[in-house]
Amino acid sequence: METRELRYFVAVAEELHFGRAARRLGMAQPPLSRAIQQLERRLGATLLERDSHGVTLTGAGTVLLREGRAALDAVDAAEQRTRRAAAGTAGLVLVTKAGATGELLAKLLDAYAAEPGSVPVEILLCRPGEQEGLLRTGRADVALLHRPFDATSGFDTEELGTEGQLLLLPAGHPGSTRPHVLMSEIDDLADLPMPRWPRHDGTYPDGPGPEVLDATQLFQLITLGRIRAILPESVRTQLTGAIVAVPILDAPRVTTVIAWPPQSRSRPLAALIQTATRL
Amino acid sequence: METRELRYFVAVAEELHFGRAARRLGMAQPPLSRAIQQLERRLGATLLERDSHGVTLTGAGTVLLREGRAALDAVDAAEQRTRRAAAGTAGLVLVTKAGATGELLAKLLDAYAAEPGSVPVEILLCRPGEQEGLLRTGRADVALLHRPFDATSGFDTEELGTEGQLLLLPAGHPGSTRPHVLMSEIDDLADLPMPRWPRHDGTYPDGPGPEVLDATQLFQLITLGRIRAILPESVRTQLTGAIVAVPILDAPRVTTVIAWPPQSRSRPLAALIQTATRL
DNA sequence: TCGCGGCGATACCCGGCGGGTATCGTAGGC
DNA sequence: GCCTACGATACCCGCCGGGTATCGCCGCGA
Repeated sequence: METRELRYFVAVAEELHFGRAARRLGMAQPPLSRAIQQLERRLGATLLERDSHGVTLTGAGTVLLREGRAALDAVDAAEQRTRRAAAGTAGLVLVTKAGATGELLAKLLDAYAAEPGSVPVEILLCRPGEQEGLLRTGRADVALLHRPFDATSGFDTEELGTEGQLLLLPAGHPGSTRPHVLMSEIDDLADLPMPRWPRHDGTYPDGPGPEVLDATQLFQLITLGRIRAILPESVRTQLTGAIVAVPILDAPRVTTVIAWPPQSRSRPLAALIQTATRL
Repeated sequence: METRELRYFVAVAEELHFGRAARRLGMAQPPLSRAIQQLERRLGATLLERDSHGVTLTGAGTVLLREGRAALDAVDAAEQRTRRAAAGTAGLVLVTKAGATGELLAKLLDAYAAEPGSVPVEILLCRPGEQEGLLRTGRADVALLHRPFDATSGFDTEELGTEGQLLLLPAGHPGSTRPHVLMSEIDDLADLPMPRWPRHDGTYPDGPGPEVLDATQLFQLITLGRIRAILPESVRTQLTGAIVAVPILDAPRVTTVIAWPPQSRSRPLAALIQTATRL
């Protein structure tokens, strides 16, 4: 199977429409149809059920969509990592969510920089959920992730620490005077909605509450009294007077992990990981 | 990058010889040279240093060899899993080392078969070290691996149990009357060599001791009084009277884990894993 | 009921590229 | 100094991936 065929199939499987997929791929529809047919013939499998207006995935098609995406990511990663290796950029690229792990990250970078033989570390800040893709496609060498929010599946990881979570309320909210709360009390205490975060594919789940993309938007909406939120304790350093944080005694603990692609233990990466685990 | 280019590069990088690589790929040498040049131009990277008699990998080339193999495995896996999904083979393929985990495997299969909605499980027995590749290339859905012997990097795993290790000696060997031994005593006790297992690439490390491919060969060589060996306790069930097993009190414990490719939690697979963890 | 619009499939054509053979340039080695 | 082994270059050809035009089918609305 060629990556070209895989790209074509993934496009069609995502659009469920040959015309749109062809436009997305910058080509005409007929060769795309033919390429998919050829792929199906070679695999000996029907991947798509063509109804006269529209297309649906078969079971085999669903498998190939998932596996094909992973394979394309791996090919992409090979290319990116080779490019970076050739550019002689000796540095590491560390990706983390903007706004999270501020203090831990600072400590890690300081400690690593003090190590003999350490290399420059470029920091890549991204939106929640984007880290995984950056790591899988070779744009980054290592990531700080937060279980259970971020998926660590497929990476090698080391735990760096855990923390509790806080209920964030607008200042002046009735619940904001409480010294602490329990998960079961939250719904009664604050009738504000929770924000909705995007899924991995960029769409949002249904429900009440505004859509948010990052921590800045979230803080602003809390400040405006439109939502409540539950976040790890380490956000405390970023809070202003307009937001009150109430510890949640029984919230699931959040584990910060350092994650890297399997089989990619370069010397600088290994040193960074070792430094991190010693913190 | 196309998989064709990757396959070409991997062949050349492994052979370090354009002619041999071309023969292996079933093509002539000139188009191969050209393809590699083109790949280098597109990546903007020198992958190979061409000395007049032979070829060596550059840093970027080393990266692309490692990453490219992983990417090719992923593409291969996508193809295999799609084929199997299309064939309507509802069953799971479980791979494990021939001779290992006999009892645990039997218990697992029995327990899973008793679950409602379980599917047939095909057992694939292979030589040590081969499981990883079968799992990565989609020939198998799930594997039983033994840490620290097998690499689990890149898979999701659950631990199933640990066991100690035994020193295996030919019956009648002076050390075979001992009730137990310590690691530090073994060299003095038995001057027989250890066998040499193949590395992942199929070559053998240097040193004394005969080369072995599987447990059968190993047992035969012990019986013949040519080697000693250290193996997990569960081999006991396979031993004949010609081999004596002495517990090693301080041997590193061997952990049996069930491993599966990340992001591939089909319903039957999830059920099998859950059954395994409950054992 | 018929015409129209939207969809994927088919028919047919063309250019580029992947593959072949023949040959060259160069560097060891006897 | 010539031979040999290796990768690079030159040149050619056929196929295949891409294009345009068109068909067949179905659902829908007048």
